[in-house]
Formats: sequence, C-alpha cells, structure tokens
Amino acid sequence: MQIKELARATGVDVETIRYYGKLGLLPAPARRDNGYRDYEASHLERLAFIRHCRALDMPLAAVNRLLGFVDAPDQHCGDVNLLVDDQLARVRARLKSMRALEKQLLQLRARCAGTHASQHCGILNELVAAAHGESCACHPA
Amino acid sequence: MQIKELARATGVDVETIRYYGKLGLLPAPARRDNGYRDYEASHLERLAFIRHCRALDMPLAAVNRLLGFVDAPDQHCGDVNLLVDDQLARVRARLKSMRALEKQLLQLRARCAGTHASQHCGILNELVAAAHGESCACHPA
DNA sequence: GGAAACCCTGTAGCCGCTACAGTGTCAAAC
DNA sequence: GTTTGACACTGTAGCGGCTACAGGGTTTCC
Repeated sequence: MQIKELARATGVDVETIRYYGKLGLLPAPARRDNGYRDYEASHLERLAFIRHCRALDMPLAAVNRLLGFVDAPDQHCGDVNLLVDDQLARVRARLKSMRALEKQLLQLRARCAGTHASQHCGILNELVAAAHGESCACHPA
Repeated sequence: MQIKELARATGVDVETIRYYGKLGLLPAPARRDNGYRDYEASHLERLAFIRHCRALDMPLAAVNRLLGFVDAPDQHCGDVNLLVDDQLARVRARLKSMRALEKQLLQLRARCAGTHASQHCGILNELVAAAHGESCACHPA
C-alpha cells in the first residue's frame, strides 16, 4: 500500500504520515525497489488508533505511551487510566477558562455598538482602562 | 525604567517584553549609555493593554490592530467590534468542541476501572476498536 | 577584586503539523 | 519515444507565542 492510499484510507495527510514515521509513532514500512514506502494493514490500524487519540486531543507523547500498552498486552494497564485522566483534567481546565473568557468577551462586546470615532469606543476605552489597572467589565475584581 | 522593573510592574517576563519589542508591538524604548533599554510610563500602559488583550486570548496580530485604533483616536472604530466578535466566535467554537471532548473522554474513562493486563483494558480495547472503524463509546455514530 | 544580579544579542526549542524546494519515478496519452 | 501529470522521496523552514539558552558586557555590593 502506497502512502497516498494509506492517506486516503485514513483521511490523514501524506506529510503527516511521514511525520509520524519520523517520530517513530508509525513503524518504518518496507520499501519497494524504487524507494517508495510500502505500508501494511497493521500500519493502517495503528494510524487510525493514533488519529482517534488525536481526535481526543491527546498529545503525541501520550499517544506514544498508549501505543506502548497496545504493543505489550500482558503488561498491566494502570497508567492508561492516568493518561486518560490527565487528558480529562486538561480539557476541563481549558473548558473552565474558555467559559470565563466567553463571559468576558460578551461583557466587553456589550460596551460598543455601531461605529464611531475610536476615542469614544466603549471597547477600546474599556481595554485602555484595564491597562490602567482600573476595574473593567471583562475582568471584574 | 529598566526592563526588569517593567517586568515586575506588569507581571510580564523580561524575555516576553523583548519579544514584543522585536515584533513592534511595543515601541523601541530609549537606550542608556550602556545600551540598556529605558522604558517610559507609556510603555507600561501599552504593555498592560497588550496583556489584557492576551488574557482575552486574542492573537498578537489582533492586538496589534487594536493598538492601531488606540493610536488613531479619530478613526472610526467599526473594526474593533469585528475583532472582538471574531474572538468570541473562536472561543465559542473551541468551547463547543471541548465540551464534546469532555463527554467523549468521560465515556472512555468509564470503560476501565482498576488495573489489569492491557489486553483486558476497556479503554485500550475501545481505542483499538475505534481504529477498526467500529462504533465506540467516545465517538458514537 | 570577586561574586551576584542585572543587561545585551542572537539562536534554538516547544507542539503538531504544513508547505515548500529540489529531485526522482511511473503510467498513460500522444 | 516523449511528454505530461501524478505520484514518490529527502530535507528544511514556517506557523504562534513564547521560553530557554549561550556567550558576552555592566553594575552593585561586600
């Protein structure tokens, strides 16, 4: 299977596949006489696994560790939970700050409607006031 | 005001201040005889402005455009709204995908409790099944 | 006069790709 | 047979927003 076929089968960009290979996430495939990579079904599986983990926004280092567990089915899997929990914690932390951010932006946005000279723009004034350390709609004390 | 004082006054890292200077977000300060940067109160204000925008997670390019409005108070401010709206849209899009992600991770996490051999780990099996294109708890069809 | 704390410039690294440049290979159309 | 086009290869540079050096100079204090 040529790289393009693997790319089409998985929806992963050709360059990304080569990138994963370089990082060692995807084992080096056999080469044809002309030097072209020749992938097996096992590569397809592994790549799909990687992409699924990436869809869960796991960093490649975590994916790599997960692959280690896949490769050693007799090893105990305690750390798999930890990896998923870590990821969940990261996602939740980001969720929290994004929610706060949304509120801040909404309050900022409410300061200005229509167009007028910048010096009378509620948004800019708000941001400048914040720069002076004054309390602002988007970062209330 | 030396760079360190500015850093302390704003809570911004010294290297980051130099970085903003290199990008042109912060105007080049005067230099002392020994070549040290000598910042004014105006730099402090501007830096605080930048950091406030960054706290709202605006990209530096957007911050730069906002600074353009601050510098030209007579210009009309229509695009300020657009910048904030853009940012709000970005934040909301990310919020949406993060919420989905949290759900997916929770469902994945529920597959495995305790420690056992990897081959019996619900999480790993789930991820591998997903790699086979089967329906999975975290990415239901 | 020596150590600690500051300053400078310039460069490289982080992450996960993405986008080239420059070259080689292969299949089908003319 | 040759030309086109699509594919392949390697290697390097870029994105954003810092962060972390290396390798040097300056100031301050004991």
